[in-house]
Amino acid sequence: MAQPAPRRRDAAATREALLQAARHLLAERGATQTTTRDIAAEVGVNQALINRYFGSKESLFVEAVRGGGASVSELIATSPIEHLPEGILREVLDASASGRGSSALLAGVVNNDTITEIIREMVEDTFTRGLGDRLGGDDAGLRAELLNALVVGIAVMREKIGSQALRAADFDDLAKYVRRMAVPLLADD
Amino acid sequence: MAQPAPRRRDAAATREALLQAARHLLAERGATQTTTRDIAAEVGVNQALINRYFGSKESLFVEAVRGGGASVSELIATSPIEHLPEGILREVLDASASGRGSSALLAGVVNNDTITEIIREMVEDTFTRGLGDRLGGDDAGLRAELLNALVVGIAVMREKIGSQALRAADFDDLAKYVRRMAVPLLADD
DNA sequence: GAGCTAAGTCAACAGCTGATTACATAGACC
DNA sequence: GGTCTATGTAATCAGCTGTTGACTTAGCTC
Repeated sequence: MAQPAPRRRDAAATREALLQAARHLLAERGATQTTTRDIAAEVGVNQALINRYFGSKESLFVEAVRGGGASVSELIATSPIEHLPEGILREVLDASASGRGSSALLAGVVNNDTITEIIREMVEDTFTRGLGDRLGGDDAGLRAELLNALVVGIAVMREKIGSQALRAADFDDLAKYVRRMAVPLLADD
Repeated sequence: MAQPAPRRRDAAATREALLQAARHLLAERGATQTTTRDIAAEVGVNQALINRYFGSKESLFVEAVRGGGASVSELIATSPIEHLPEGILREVLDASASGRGSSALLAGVVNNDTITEIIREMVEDTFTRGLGDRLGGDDAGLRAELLNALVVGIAVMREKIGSQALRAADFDDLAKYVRRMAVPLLADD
């Protein structure tokens, strides 16, 4: 991967590189199928550094997951509500394609109690409360979580299972249907 | 299937019990976090029987996954289209709650190439073609896969992540919103 | 350039996992 | 009752995994 700092020894840069590799492999394979040796190899360092810098493999994953999801959260706070379905879809699919960790993508991958709990908290902050408060009306939290579930389902079926039509569709087509499905959620009646 | 006499030695019954335990643990923990010893312990037999009856752990999982999904497929073929969103949702959530393997639930759990490929084929048969043909119109396959994605996303967020509002909602509330979201998919304009 | 500290490597560990082999026995058949 | 085979167990193997501690070395300070 790209090594921005040309310095041979740079603890901060190495730490960050390990986090990025962890996010990438976590999204691609999941926690249990990613070994510390895999992560270290992607960065080009020795696996022992993971324990030196993070204490354990799980702590590395926890920190890697905590770093994700911020962009969706910001989008929900700032974007006009009618643009949210398309915006969230784009953000999640982009995060998935570029290998960045996203709570939505990880949802389909993780089977670790600690990481699952972190994702649950992030979803609650971002959707149940964050989007729910903006939506208002009956079942605001439920409606917000349903929008999240739709986008998560699309990401999982595209990236993990490889559903044909979902993969073949270009983004605008996909966004068109997502907008239509989301309309009943955005209305607060 | 009929469970005959409580014989102490019954290869067919033992084989079936191993398949059931495999489906249960596969849905609960995923493939990599389920060991042959776990599966055998749930049945109460020695782990060596897995290799005797199925050749390998992976072959057991493949056979276990192939057995699931039939009920959704039948539903799609026989139920009136307007009842499908609620029906599929119920079927997937029931399968998830009872620990039966369902392609939708497994989608959130599996990180094994062979199993993923089987699920992809099942989704294609059941939704892309099965439901797509019934829907007709533009993007029929895509619209069918989007309904699947919605239900999969709901199942994953409920069972794997534990999203609060999705778990707290009773089925009728959930079904109400799913129906509303699915309306734009069922129409063929 | 000598010395020190942080950054990184190396080798080995203990535990777990899937698989294999040799062995034990229930239960049908004669 | 004796025998034979399918059914099941126990012990073990080889490979992988996360973690650890001892060692090496780059690069700054004086």
